[in-house]
Amino acid sequence: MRYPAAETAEKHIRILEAAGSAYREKGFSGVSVSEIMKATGLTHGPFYNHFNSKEALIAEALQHISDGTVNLTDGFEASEQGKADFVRAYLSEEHCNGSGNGCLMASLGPEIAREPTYKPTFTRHVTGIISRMVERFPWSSKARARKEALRTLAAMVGAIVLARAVDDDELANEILDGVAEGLAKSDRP
Amino acid sequence: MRYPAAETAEKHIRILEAAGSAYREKGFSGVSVSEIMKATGLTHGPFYNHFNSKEALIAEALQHISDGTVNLTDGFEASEQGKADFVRAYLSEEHCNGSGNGCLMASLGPEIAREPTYKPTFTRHVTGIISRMVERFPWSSKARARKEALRTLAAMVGAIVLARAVDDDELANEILDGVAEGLAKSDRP
DNA sequence: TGTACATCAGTGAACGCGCGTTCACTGATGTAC
DNA sequence: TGTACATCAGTGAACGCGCGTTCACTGATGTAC
Repeated sequence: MRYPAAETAEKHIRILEAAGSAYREKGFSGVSVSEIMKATGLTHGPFYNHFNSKEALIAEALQHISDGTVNLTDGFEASEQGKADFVRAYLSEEHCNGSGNGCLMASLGPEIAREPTYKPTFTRHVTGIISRMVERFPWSSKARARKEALRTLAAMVGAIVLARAVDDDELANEILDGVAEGLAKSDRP
Repeated sequence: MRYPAAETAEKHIRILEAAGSAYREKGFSGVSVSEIMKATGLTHGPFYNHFNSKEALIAEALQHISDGTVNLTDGFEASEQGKADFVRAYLSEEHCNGSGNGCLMASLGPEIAREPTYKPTFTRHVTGIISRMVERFPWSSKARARKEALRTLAAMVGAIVLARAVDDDELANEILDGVAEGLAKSDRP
C-alpha cells in the first residue's frame, strides 16, 4: 500500500543507520540486506525502492557514518586537556567494546582498502578528521601540526584494531592505556 | 588415485600458504575454498582430506602466517638504526601495496575481532611481536620498553590500515612517512 | 624379487542453503474533477 | 466537500547463483606374502 510521503525519507535514514551499525559491527559480508531491513522493521522487498544494490547502500551508509563522526573533535576543548580527553574517549573501553557506533577507520579500514568503490569516501573522512584535529588542538608548531595529528590518528586507530582483536582484557587495556598515555602528552615534548 | 606420502604434507602447506595470502589480500569472506584449492593446483574435493571445515583452515592458516611473520624483527640490527629500518620496512610502499605476504594485524585485525575463534592465535601473535621488539631494539629504559614497543606497534598498524584504505597516493605516503619519521627517533627523546 | 590387494588423495557431479535481486500483487494516500 | 482513480512503498513468494560440504568413484602407491 501507499505510505505517507514523510515516512519514506525517514525510513531511508533508518535503513542507513541500521546498515552503518551492522557493517561496523559485523563487516560488509557479515550482514545481509534482509537483516538490515528487518532491523528497520520492514521486509527485504522494499529495499530496492530505496537503493539500487547492496553496494549502493554500503556507499551511502559509509558517507552517512562519516557525516556523523567526522566532527567528533568538536565536542572537546581546544586545549591540551581537550586533546587528551579526545584521545581518552577514543581509546576507552566503551569504544573498544562497541564498534557499532564507533570509528569507521578501525572497524572497516581493511575491508574498504579492498574495495576501490568505497575509498574516495574513506579518504575524505580521513582528511576531514585530520584537518579538524589540526585546527582544534594545540600542536608543537603550526608547521608540525598536520604531521603530529596524523601520527596521533594512526596510533589511535592501530590501538583500537589491536585491542579489539586480542583475547586478553589485560593486554587490551595495556594497549589502550599505553597509547593514550603516550598521546596525551604533547607529541614531542 | 593414491599419491606419494611426501606430497600430501607438502600440499597441506601449499594450501595453507595460498590461503594465508588470499585471506590477507581479500579477507575471509572474499575467498572461497575452491579458489584456494585452485591456487594450489587442485580441485575443491580433496580439501576435506586436509581440513575439517573452512573455519579450521582459517585457524590453521592464521597460525601459519603468525609462525612466518612473528619473528620479522630478527632480520634487523639490535640498534636504534635497526629499529628505524624495521619501522621503515613495515611502513614501506611495498608492504602498503602488497598485503598478501604482509602484516596479519593490519590486514585481518578487524575481521579477527569479530570471530572469537581466531582471537587466541592473534593474541599470541601480538604478544610475540611485542616481546621480540622489546628484546631486540633499544628503548629509553627497561621499565618503559614494553610500553614504548606497543605504542610503536599501534602506530605502525594504524598507519598501514589508513594508508591502504585511502585513495590518494600522496596522502598515503604522507601517513607512512610521517609515522615512520616519528617512530625512527626514540619514542620519547 | 614379483604378484595381489588394500589404501586413500585425488576427481567432479551433486546437495542444501542463504544470499542479492526480481516481481505480481496490495491497498492507504494523494490528486483530479 | 465528496467521489473516482492513479500512485507507489509496502508484502512475500520466487529466481539464479555461488558457496561450503558430501560422496561414489578412480587408480597409482605402498604393503603383505
